[in-house]
Amino acid sequence: MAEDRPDKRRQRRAQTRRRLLEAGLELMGRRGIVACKVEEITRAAGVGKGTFFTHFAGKESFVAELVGLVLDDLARRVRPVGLAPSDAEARLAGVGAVHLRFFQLRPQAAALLTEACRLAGGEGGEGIRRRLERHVELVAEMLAPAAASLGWPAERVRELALMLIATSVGFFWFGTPLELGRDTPAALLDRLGRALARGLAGVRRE
Amino acid sequence: MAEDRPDKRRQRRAQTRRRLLEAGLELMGRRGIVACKVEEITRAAGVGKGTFFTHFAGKESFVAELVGLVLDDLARRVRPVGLAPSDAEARLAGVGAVHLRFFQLRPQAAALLTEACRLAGGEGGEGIRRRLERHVELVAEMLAPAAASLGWPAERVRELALMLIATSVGFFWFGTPLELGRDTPAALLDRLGRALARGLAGVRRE
Amino acid sequence: MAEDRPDKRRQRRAQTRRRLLEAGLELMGRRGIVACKVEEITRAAGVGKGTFFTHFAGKESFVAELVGLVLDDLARRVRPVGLAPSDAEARLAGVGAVHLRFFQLRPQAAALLTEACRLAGGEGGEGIRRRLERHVELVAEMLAPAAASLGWPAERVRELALMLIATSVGFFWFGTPLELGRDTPAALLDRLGRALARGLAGVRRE
Amino acid sequence: MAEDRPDKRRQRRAQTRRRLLEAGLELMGRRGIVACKVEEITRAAGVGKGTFFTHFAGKESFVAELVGLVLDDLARRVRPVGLAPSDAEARLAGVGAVHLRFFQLRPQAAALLTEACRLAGGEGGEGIRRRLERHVELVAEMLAPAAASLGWPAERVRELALMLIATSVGFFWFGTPLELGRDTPAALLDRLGRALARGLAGVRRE
DNA sequence: CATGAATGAGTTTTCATTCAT
DNA sequence: TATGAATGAAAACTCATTCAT
Repeated sequence: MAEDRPDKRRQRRAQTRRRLLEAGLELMGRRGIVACKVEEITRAAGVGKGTFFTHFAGKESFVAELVGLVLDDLARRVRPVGLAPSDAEARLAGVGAVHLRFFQLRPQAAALLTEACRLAGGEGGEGIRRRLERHVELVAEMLAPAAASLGWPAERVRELALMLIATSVGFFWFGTPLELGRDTPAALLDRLGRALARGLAGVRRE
Repeated sequence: MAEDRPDKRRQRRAQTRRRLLEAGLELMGRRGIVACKVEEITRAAGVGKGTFFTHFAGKESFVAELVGLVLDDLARRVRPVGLAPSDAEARLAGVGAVHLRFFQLRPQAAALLTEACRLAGGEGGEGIRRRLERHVELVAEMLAPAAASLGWPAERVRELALMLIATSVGFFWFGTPLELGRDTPAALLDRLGRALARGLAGVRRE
Repeated sequence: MAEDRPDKRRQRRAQTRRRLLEAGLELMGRRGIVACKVEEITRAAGVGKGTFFTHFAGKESFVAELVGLVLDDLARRVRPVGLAPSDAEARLAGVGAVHLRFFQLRPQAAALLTEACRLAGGEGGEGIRRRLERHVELVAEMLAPAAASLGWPAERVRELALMLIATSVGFFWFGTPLELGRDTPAALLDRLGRALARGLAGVRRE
Repeated sequence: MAEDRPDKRRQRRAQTRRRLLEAGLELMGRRGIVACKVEEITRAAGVGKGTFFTHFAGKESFVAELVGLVLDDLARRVRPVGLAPSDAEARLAGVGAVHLRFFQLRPQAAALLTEACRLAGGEGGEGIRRRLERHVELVAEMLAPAAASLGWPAERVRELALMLIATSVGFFWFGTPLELGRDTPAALLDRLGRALARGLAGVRRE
């Protein structure tokens, strides 16, 4: 009823949207995309069920947006590693470490990406698929120099990138029910990241 | 009460069961555990809907059984690698390669394990969780010697194993919608496996 | 496999039939006609599921038979009361007491009749309905003299009979979940029966 | 969050609920609780199938509510009888007559109570059981004085009450398929009630 | 005749989405 | 714009009944 200025309204609306996305990431990551009902999300966000659909076209596009947010966040942390001048292995180790730490702190994000990947395959999942592809591309570009210098086919760098990403996401996805990963000390996680990097960096014809 | 041909009957029944499991693995792996309706499975297996429920307590225990079959199959291929006398790195590379090739040939298996992992977390999923744990244990035991010799904490070997498994499953899970992995030449896949192994084998305090 | 003489076979078959009916009365009375599955009955009777259908046309006709058995049993106990020379009230009291005692000892019978009454209304329930009608008729005939001498319309005696029956069945049907009736001392039950009889016997224009 | 017309909405909703309950009583009473599908009820109420489940937790709790309504209605008619100053027998006759007339006019109510009694026994049926118990208690309290003055054990008055209730419900339950009771003239029904009352009131050690 | 494997019609319940207020 | 009541498609699961052995 409050007749605020349009600015305030828009601000409120943006905040609601953010709250929905936050609640969604938390709940969908924890309980699963399918198991998590829209109503749970709106309840957690403190708004009516209908509001959800004024902000998003549907559950699927909500997930797509969530995936976008997660990968944007991740990309923001990964990119600096690529900018710092360093040798191929170090850069790779950095990318690996960033990924591992990112998902250790955000197991819901790992869960969301994993489950969203199913949607990416079906129809209507182009958005998610493209977003995933973009992230693979980003990582691939960072690995390209190293790959080139090691005789790894240039057109296959994306496989290298995929492996790195899959490893870090999968580690926490499979780790969660087994109660592994969550409490792995950061130091060990880094060693793991470096080891992985060293291995991938050393991928070469023998 | 003695049957005329109890064998024939039992044999037929066993065959039906096998057909259901095969169809289930194929369909659930391709279209997703949730998306795949029981009726689709029975139709694919050429039996009536009700038959499914005379063989399995429900969809969930069906998945649990499927997970068991997949991991049994995988374990059967992995174990020999551990028996052959070889240095830590070679053994690790072998385990990695076996996993990668296994899931490259069976992307539905990768998909099934990935999605089943969600069930493993919820209630009623103890069976699946235990089966997953057992496989991690198996791989962990094969990695133990290498880990020990490299100063990796013995009680953390399961994390090493988890990473190896997560990598190979995740690679094909995330690869599928991105159309990556499926056509990766076996040679490259082996290099990838070896690289990974070399990295993990070289995990060390620096 | 045993090639017994036809007599023995027939005897065995009759025994199986009896066992099925006994198990059916017990289980259906306790857990409800609908809730009680055919397989439970056959399991309790120690035979295969298919055997049930070689003895009865289906679940419904099985119930009909059960109703028949119960009412035959009841009628056998009621009839003597009508034969003994006695005044209207005493006879009525006797009939009431027999009914009450019968169902106190056989709450499953009360349950069965109550639920079967639903079937009696639907199509295919003519058998049950006719059997119920016959019992009402039997009791009505025993009440007729009393009614006549009291100015109760002769064509309405069946209502008197119905009330007596409904009371005794209903008492234990409703009593069971409320834990009433089962432990009511026989003496009190008799007083109740007599009271009821005296009341009904005294039905008169005032 | 404040609605424009929360009243109108709430009113509409309440009306829908009422329509569902009415349709439910009618249909379940006529065709049976189990035989009556939820969809029939919603169709009769002119709403969508899903609406049913926004109003009631499930079929069982719907029945529980229906039982509550019926017994509330009945109690409302019975209570005045207890308040009017009158001797034990007259009061008893009144209670009996009210019950009989109530169920004569509402055979579906008799049917519903009868069938609901099965649910009262199973788990999840505590609500129904408690409601039934309460009604027995109500009637028992009205019979207590009469019982006391007649030497009927005070702790057994509930059995007296149960008998009265069982009689009136059972009369119409069993009467329906036999086409008895529905057309019994009110005068006769009253005589029956009085007779019953006189009988029960006269229950005494002889 | 006895058996139990197979069957599929039938029912409850869930939940994303729509839309009147 | 926000809301929550209404919706109905969809899916798991049950169980009486059939029938090959």
